[in-house]
Amino acid sequence: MKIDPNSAADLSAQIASAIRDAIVDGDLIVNQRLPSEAELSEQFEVSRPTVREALKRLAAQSLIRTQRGATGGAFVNKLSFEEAYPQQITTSTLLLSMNAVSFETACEARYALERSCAPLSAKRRSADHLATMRAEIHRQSQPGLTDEAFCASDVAFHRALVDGAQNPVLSYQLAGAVEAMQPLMNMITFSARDRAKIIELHTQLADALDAHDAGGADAALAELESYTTNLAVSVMEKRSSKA
Amino acid sequence: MKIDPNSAADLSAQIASAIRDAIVDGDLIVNQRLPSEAELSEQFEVSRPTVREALKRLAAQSLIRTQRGATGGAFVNKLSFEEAYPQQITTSTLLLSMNAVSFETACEARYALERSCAPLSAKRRSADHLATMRAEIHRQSQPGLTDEAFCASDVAFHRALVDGAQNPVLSYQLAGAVEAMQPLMNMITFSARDRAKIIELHTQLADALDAHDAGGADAALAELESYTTNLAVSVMEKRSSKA
DNA sequence: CAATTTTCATATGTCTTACATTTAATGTTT
DNA sequence: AAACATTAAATGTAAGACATATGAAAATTG
Repeated sequence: MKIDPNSAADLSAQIASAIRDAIVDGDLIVNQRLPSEAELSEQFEVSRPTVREALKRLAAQSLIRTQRGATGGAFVNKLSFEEAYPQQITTSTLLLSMNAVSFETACEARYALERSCAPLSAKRRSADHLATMRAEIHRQSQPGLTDEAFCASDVAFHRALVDGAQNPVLSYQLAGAVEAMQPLMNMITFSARDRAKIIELHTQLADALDAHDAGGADAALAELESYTTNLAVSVMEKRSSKA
Repeated sequence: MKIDPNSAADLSAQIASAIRDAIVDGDLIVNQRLPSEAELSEQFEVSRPTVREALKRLAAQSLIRTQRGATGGAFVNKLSFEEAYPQQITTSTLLLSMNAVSFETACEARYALERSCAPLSAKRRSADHLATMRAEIHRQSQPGLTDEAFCASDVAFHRALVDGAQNPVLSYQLAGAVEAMQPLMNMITFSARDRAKIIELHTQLADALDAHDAGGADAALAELESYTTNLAVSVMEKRSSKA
């Protein structure tokens, strides 16, 4: 673990990079304690604030955690799926909003990914997942629900569907795609009629999973995708004609 | 943007969180300059090193970039897909290695996601994507190729397939899943016979995309998945019986 | 006057030192 | 032996200084 003081990059970035590589390469293993800040500053021949900046960079990526006190220090963190979710969601959300990704593109990606989960979810979903989906459907049918709440419930419904596949890797990857869609969806006004149609398709989807019917689930998702896409298109058109 | 000095969390974490929220909520827009470190330390009533630690946290997530000099400072960064890839790949890789995700689970996720891209890729792939895939197939058939290089080429092949869907959101999400598989795949020894079979299926896949044949592509991927999974199982069995 | 060079102000990058706070281990007293 | 006090080690925070990069304004020059 050495750094080049003549490099263009910041020292703290170089140090963070060196430690990150050590973690990825397995030279530092989970729960292993890193040298203290004072020791690291000696090893890298930099000051303690510089070392601290490097450690904060790693902490921001959940690669390490720090503990104060006598036996404290920086420890290689066991990155859990639960910890990684929010990061993934924040990044995905910003990617969509900052890169002017069209609703169509985001929607296409989301449903493509979801449809890849559907067969697995039809096979493995637990009663719990089904119950969550039914509960969200029920919430969606409540009158007086704001559009934001309707969309949030939609997200929860679809996450239950994805989680039903019982594959943490899929759930992690999908979390970003599904959650990041919400800000885009929030821009849509759902009429009572739209909601009824969506709820109908959600019910169809839940029924299919209930019956372990992969084909039925896929069909419902396909219809949901085209309905959502068309809805977005017509909403955008109305809005632009008014403006 | 205020912080609670009595909170359990570090001040730098709180400050980073406050600024991050401002960015996500759109209160700070792309390329907007943040106040200088000195100004931020006044606003938040903390010292400059603390502010710097907060900014480094944000920089580690590519949410800001900093520039030295007279007109320098910290700017809200336009998060690009290109920038987000490595993060996503690092995180995915660590998630797999630190959570003892089985080869089966990772493989299932990867192929499920890839199969969701296949129909889109069959429709939209460019000549460039096809060329990349053919080139990788050619590389894979070279004798004397190490297992690591074979796996790396496999990853490149599959990324070209995914990119063929021409959906940046899909490419981003899949990058993690596909690349993170490589360390797991590197643990497998591929016999000449295995390689021949895989190359045959890759060719079949490329041919299907060439012919815009979504069904053929899906079939090839399905076969590839089951072949890969069985291969891994038998390799693991051999290894455990030897040990 | 235009082009070039110099100066200068500003901001981040880094170092040094100091003190505060947390925490577990150690020692002391009852 | 148990409760309490002490201590040492580590991170968290602060303050001030200097180094360095950089754009803009000022001075100089052809």
